[in-house]
Amino acid sequence: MSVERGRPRSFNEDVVLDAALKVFWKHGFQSTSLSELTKATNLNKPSLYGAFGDKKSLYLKALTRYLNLLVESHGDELSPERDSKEAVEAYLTSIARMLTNPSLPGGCFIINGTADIGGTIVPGEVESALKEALHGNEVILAEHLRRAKAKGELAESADPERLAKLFFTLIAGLAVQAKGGAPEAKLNDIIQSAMSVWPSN
Amino acid sequence: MSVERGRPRSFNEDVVLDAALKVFWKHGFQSTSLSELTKATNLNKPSLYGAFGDKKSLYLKALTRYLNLLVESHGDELSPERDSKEAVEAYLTSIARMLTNPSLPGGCFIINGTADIGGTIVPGEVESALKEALHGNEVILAEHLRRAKAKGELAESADPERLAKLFFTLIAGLAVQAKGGAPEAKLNDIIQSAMSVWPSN
DNA sequence: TAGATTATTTACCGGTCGGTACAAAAATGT
DNA sequence: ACATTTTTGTACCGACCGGTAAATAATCTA
Repeated sequence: MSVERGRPRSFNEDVVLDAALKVFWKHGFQSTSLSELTKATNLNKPSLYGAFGDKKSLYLKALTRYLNLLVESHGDELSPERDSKEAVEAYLTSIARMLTNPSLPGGCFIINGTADIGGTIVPGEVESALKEALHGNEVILAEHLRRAKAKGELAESADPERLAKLFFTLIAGLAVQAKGGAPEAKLNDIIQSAMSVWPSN
Repeated sequence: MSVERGRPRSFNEDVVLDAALKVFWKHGFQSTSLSELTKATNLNKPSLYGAFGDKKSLYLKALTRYLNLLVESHGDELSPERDSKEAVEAYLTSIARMLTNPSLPGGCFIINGTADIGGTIVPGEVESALKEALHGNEVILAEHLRRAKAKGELAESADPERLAKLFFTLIAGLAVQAKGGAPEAKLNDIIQSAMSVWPSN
């Protein structure tokens, strides 16, 4: 249990990670250059490498930070206490607000990143991490919908997994719309019409 | 009206454009290198530049070729003769097949490209061309739905423009799912559940 | 104070980027 | 045959890429 030795870091790791996250969020893995990262973080390359490893490692750390951010921002909306349908609508609305928040890079980090994969350029670890993150969101929605069915707030005939896939596809589409310049109001309008898929008893 | 002079081209422009389209489709504008393009087209750089201009011009020409391909592939599905709801379902199914066609680069050229925009890296012309292409698809859907309403195959209370936005958002989401590895069957499953948003009379 | 340890800075590495100058090659016209 | 026009291949440009070696600076222990 000794105190840390050597020269102390001149930066807060989370602050740097947030800055790196925003750059990757905006440009994706491949199109983000180290010089952009050093400019955004006010660190030079050896410091970045020393603290976070290479570009791929930094991206993966930024991704997990983004996942935490998602839970912080929208996690409460799917709380089991409230009405299930209202919860989903609030969840989607909360996501729409983030997707179009002008102080954020625009769209969804994961969904932006998913569009980049497939070539030989993006490392396999990045690709699989993104796919896992996509799947994770579907799982969260499916859990919520299973609870909804158990509470009787979803029709007996409804298939929670099926419906979760649909809602998640909608989220992905909203993210694309946001990236394409759609304002928050348009996304909310789409969400309103989409809620008609909810099979009530 | 004279015959063309000078050394004739050793390649067919459309064949080359198709090859370039596939590379851009797979990697996006920024992540596609000229060396990949020369390899895929079997042309060297001066030939590419002479025939199509710089990378940005080539990308824009590939984009218009992709738009033509879309019309060829799915245009007939929204024909006014058939039942409107079935037409939309067939349209979505046809798109789902393309999105997952293993002999194509995966996903949708336009939607993949949309995820890349926003930074200073992608030229403004590319960004606006992509946004316009996105909007064009919404317009086509809206026209179909207006016809559907006129034919009495869509509820009087329905708003064609609103519904078009929703269906297009769904398409964008399907494209992301495809890029994330979802098989055609999963996309068709999602389409099936999504058709419940159709407001019949 | 001296040595150990870690972080920062500068400068650099080979490689690739988008783009082009130049000349050889292949077709045309007269 | 010969000049003209256009395409092709080679070889190259400056700039930037991701990543690192080496020296310096800041803090610890002893």
